[in-house]
Amino acid sequence: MSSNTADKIREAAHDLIAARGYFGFSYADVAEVVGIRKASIHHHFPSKVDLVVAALVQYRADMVAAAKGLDSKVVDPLQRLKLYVQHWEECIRNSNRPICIAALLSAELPALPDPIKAEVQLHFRYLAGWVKSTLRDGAKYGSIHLEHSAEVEAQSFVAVVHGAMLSARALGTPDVFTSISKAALDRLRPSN
Amino acid sequence: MSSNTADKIREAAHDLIAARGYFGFSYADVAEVVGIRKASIHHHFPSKVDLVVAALVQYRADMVAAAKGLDSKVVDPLQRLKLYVQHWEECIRNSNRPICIAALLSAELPALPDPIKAEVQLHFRYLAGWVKSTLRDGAKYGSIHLEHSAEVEAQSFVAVVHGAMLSARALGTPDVFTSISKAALDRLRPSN
DNA sequence: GCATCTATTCCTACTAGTAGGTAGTCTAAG
DNA sequence: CTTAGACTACCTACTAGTAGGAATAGATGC
Repeated sequence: MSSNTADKIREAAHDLIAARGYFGFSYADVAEVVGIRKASIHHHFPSKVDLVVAALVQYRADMVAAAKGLDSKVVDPLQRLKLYVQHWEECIRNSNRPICIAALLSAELPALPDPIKAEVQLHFRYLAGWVKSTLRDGAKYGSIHLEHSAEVEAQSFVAVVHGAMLSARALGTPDVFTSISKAALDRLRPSN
Repeated sequence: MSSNTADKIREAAHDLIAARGYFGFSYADVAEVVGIRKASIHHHFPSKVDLVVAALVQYRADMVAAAKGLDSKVVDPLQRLKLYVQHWEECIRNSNRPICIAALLSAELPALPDPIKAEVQLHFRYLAGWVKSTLRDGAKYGSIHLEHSAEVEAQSFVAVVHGAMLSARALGTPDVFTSISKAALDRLRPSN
């Protein structure tokens, strides 16, 4: 029923946020990508805040779905984290949304409108929560060894993945993401 | 001899970049903070790119000086890294430039003018290089145990610190930076 | 079958405000 | 009497957002 123009606009916005951040793109940029006029975007998303919030809501929904998918289809929790990392590695190598938009927006956070701030926070909370429970599952399952509390290990894992995205972007080398994230996964193995 | 207005402008720019990123601040913002008119800034820094590059050059000079200071005054390499992390912890707790501007700008990198890109890259290279040689020194000194290569461990350390800055900003809790960085340092100890 | 009503979607044309940057002037100090 | 540093006044380009009209398509009444 719903036209997919709104979807196209939201996806274009996601791409542009991933490339340039909140202040780095305009309605004109979105209009050019989608192939419609600037004013038409306002019909679907009255304000820029609405558009970015919509992109973040969709982004989180996708993440939740992917996490649930991993939880139900992959037995080994360590393998789930490996697949999570692998997903980002592919995005970075293909230059396809090669960074988490919530992580990117968190950098600009103090300047962002409150509704966007709230969505970014929700993403961080959900992601850290999923990693934490996955780490706990892995400890029980026997494939993961936790040096510190699950909470601290989860926050560290999220941080190192986000930091690795920044380094890969800064240095222009996807390899640096690969080696950092491999090391982060390796460190969770009980054989150490 | 040189007026300190230029310094004030550069410092105001640094603060604003740390708060909002490259596209998130304007000459008008800088003018208001410094207490001069917009046009006067152009006298000292002809373009916004010049201003931001100057801020990054100064930022890196300060980092190099601080690193050399640590190298000469602190015997234990692990302690040097601890002090590096502590510096950022204080910045975050006092909300005083609570994020590395190079890390922040790396998020917006694809949209940044080339001269700024280059400065951001230089920062990442120098920082990773310093951490790497500090890790090697620590391994020789005996206070640091390296699980992987010094290169990978250094990149991981840089990434986790940057990621922790993002998490602290996103969640609004300095504590999360503290616990992540403590865990990162702890992991380097040979007692494990 | 055909006209009409309604809602959706996109358009052109516009607004007020802000962006970075420029031209030219005034002032004070060496 | 030149120069540095600040100013007023302005420019063009772009920002998010608005007003109102044209085209489309689906449902309804006769």
